[in-house]
Amino acid sequence: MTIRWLTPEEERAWRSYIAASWLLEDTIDRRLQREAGMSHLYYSVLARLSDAPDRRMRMTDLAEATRITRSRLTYVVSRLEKDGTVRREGCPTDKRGSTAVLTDAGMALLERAAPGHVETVRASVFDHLTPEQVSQLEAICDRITEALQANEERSACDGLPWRRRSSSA
Amino acid sequence: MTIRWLTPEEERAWRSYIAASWLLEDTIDRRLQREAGMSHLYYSVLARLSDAPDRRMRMTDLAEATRITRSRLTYVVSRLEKDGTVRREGCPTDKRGSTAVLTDAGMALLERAAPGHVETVRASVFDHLTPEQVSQLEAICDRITEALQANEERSACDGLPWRRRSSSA
DNA sequence: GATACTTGGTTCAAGTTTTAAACAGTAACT
DNA sequence: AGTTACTGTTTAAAACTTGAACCAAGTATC
Repeated sequence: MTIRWLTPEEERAWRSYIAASWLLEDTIDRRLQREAGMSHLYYSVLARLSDAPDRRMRMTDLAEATRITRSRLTYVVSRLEKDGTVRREGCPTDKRGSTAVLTDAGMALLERAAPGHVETVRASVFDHLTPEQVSQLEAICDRITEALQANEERSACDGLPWRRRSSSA
Repeated sequence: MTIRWLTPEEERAWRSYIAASWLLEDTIDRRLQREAGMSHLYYSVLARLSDAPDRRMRMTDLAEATRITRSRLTYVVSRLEKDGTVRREGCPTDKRGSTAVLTDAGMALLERAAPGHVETVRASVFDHLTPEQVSQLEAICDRITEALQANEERSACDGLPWRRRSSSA
């Protein structure tokens, strides 16, 4: 089959999207670096933990949730541990396992950094969108995520290390 | 002033957006890595060059266009030069200057990788959106970019190395 | 036309991140 | 018991990023 190139409208939308998403990610990173001393990825690991029951998660689950390799997560968590925002604990039910726990200091940092972070998101995004656009954005992004996840199923274990069924604490 | 948190709708949209954009960037990166041997950033530098008149750009302009520091661009272009996709040339009118030129090999690589790249973008995004959604996406992203650029003006030279007026070939 | 100031771009060294391939220990299955 | 699969870490190498220092060339000032 011959290549289906983007239509002019799609092309414009795509360029818009790339420009915005890179610029936005950059802005967020810079602000978090300044105010929390870490990149968006690291911050999101803390944030994910703060959402988890008891603020703790098994490493593999955390890796899957944040969509990074276990190896990479080991590195990230080590750094966070050095910062004192995360602590590791063994897993009672599975002696191989280890559990990342958000410390009080980690929670405090999150709380200290959250206002600035939200402010960035507001000032960059939501302050300039109508309520309709907000729900449009959600719908569009959900379609994209769906598509990508379906795609992942299909090409499962095709180079993605973290394909696995879930387990729990 | 007290913090204006995100409304539940905004919160949902934001999570959707982050999930989609990270997943998408990841997917694109992986595919380009496989088929072009480079990340999205590097690819986009080549792509930007291919759009430029005569397929050449001054380093500073290229840095500004791709929104990275000159230092970082020097590194990127060195790597691309090693790959043979870019060549450096001195600038006749300004002897300090250097110009990055997309080589034929670079153009060939771009042409070889483009179909797969477009296919990723299609399969991840546009095949699942209505024409209305495509234009909504564009509108939304344009608002975001506007906001971020306005914001940049305000905090100009506040840690951003690449603030500068344009120059040309 | 010498002095300073700015700009374009690179270099350098240090630090951070990412990757992939082992690995050790434990669990699970037969 | 013996394999097989899983968890998470280690390791070594590579890739990337940063910021400061730097040089050379342009620009302005007097």
